[in-house]
Amino acid sequence: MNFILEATVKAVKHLYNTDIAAADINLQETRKEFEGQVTVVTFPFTKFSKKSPEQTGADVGTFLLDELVDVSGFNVVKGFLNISLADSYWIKQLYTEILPDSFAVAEPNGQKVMVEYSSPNTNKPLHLGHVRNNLLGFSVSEILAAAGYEVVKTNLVNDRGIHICKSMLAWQKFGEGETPESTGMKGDHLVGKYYVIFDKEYKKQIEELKAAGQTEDEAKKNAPLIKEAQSMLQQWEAGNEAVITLWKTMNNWVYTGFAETYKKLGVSFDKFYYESDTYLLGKDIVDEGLEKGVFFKKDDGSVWIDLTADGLDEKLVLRSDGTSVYMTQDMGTAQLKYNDYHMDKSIYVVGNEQDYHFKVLFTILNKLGKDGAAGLYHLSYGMVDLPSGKMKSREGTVVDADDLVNDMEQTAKDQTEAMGKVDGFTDDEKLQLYHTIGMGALKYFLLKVDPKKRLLFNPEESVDFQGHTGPFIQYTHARIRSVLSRAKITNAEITVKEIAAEERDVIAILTQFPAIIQTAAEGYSPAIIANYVYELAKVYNKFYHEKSILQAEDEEVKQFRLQLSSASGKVINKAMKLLGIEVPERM
RNA sequence: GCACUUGUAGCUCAAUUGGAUAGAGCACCUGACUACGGAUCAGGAGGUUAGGGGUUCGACUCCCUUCAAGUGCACCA
Repeated sequence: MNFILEATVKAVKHLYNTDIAAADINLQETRKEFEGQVTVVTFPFTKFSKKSPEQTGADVGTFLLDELVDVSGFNVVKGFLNISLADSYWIKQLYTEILPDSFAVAEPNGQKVMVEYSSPNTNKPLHLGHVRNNLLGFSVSEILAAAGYEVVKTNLVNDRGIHICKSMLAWQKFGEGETPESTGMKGDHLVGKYYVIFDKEYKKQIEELKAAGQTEDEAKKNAPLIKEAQSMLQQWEAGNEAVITLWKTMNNWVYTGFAETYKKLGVSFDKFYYESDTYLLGKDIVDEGLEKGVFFKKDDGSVWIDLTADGLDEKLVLRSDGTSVYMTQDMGTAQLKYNDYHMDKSIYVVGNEQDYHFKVLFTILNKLGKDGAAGLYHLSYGMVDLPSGKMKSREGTVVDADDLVNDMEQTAKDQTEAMGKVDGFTDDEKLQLYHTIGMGALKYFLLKVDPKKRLLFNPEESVDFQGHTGPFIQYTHARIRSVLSRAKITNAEITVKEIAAEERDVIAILTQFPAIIQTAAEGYSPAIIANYVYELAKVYNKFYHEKSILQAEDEEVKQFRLQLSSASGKVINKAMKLLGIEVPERM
């Protein structure tokens, strides 16, 4: 629609002798209830036109009508100039823009972006919260790649610390040599089981100590189990061979389990970082900060940064005993990542409970003048709540990721069978189909919502398969494929003279796709893609319902509609891919 | 207590970043060519955009204020 903007700039210059920038013009889709397809908001022009909004709109509209062959008419409602574009324009769009393979393939923009997501702890299996994280991270990566970025997907695995020692210790004490092989349990679930056991036994000890007269705080500190776990962590840091071996064994169980879950979720990574490698980093940055005077040292030797001028607090960056804290590590890891990839942007997909941490981290890196600091972004997302309240791994009130995937597949199976739509599928194809539909429903459900908002998930109510859902869009695609399979389609350009409103609407929404990708990339928002592809499916369905394709008036019209359908199917497929969702040929 | 985020139809979400009469889906009601695939389409009903004030041609959007919910304020990660 740039040509409208350019012509409007020209119109304003010609009519009112005023220079305006094309970017300042408010161009929007015309609302359904009015005639036209694009609308220029002309209120802002009244400042220099010195005329009423209506008159100003009419002036500009007349100019555009004279100037542009593709403009077939206009009307003015208040300060809104609604422009109708000729059928020939839309037909041309279909053949020159949408149908070519180059459609919505962005030129590489020469920028590199890193997306860090997932970042699990290795002491328990993934749950619904991680699912949101993984789907968001993967989808944002796909969107950025489609917008022209070179994308590096990374996973920073939190593989060390007291929480893993808890699982290790409980396994040592109560595990009786259980392994994933001996129990048939997924490795991450087995390790998670011992994390829960630790917590149960630990609580028992706390109660005993309290009964013996200790306060809650004392009991928590003095319980033998927690002391053992702490000493195990110290042994790990000291490099104790037995501890390290156990740690490696159990971590490997977890990794095998995670790999399976990642595969089911359809997410992947280009690079793994491990905290066991990075937890000591960052101390040289502390030195650097002290030299530059960004940090200061207190009498006890601890190092701090004063961010009160930035509306934040004083923050510790190094303990008095010289060991690192979370912030130290993250500064170091940020440096490591930058050294490895020299990316222009770095996105952290992390829950909103860490908003403050990342605000501080980014402020520090900027103050230190670090390369790439300007490109840091925290993609913060809300928690997933259950009707019963928060999910807590230790108390077992979580929606497990693997269970969830299985449930979704089961629901997809039930629904599909109830509709009797499995004729002609082999058993393998059925399983594949249930997976595609179930995951389509789940992914769409989680991604259509603005990441910032917290999400309520009710496991009692199955995720919908009708209406504003993934399967609705998948169904639209399957139906398009079905029609296309019943006719021979030519590649030739068809010379239809005029098109129906339903056809024009489909073309109009298709032309928006490249711009939608850019907007979604700028806002790191899969929800924008999700809502777009839903609109597209709806507009297509309306066309499909109103106009017969295979029984069209004549062969030309039939071919035109087939090509329009083919283009719609491709864009649906592509858009859904950006969400990490597959679309089936049949369902 | 302080800081950040959120609050839109009974429920789940939109609203082109300040534009038109605030739109969809679910649920509820009514209809659709003897199905190019009905997981569809058309229609009805449902709103003081949490409350109040302000800014302007124009506010769900920006500012102030009150309320509600969530999260964060460790020499934990």
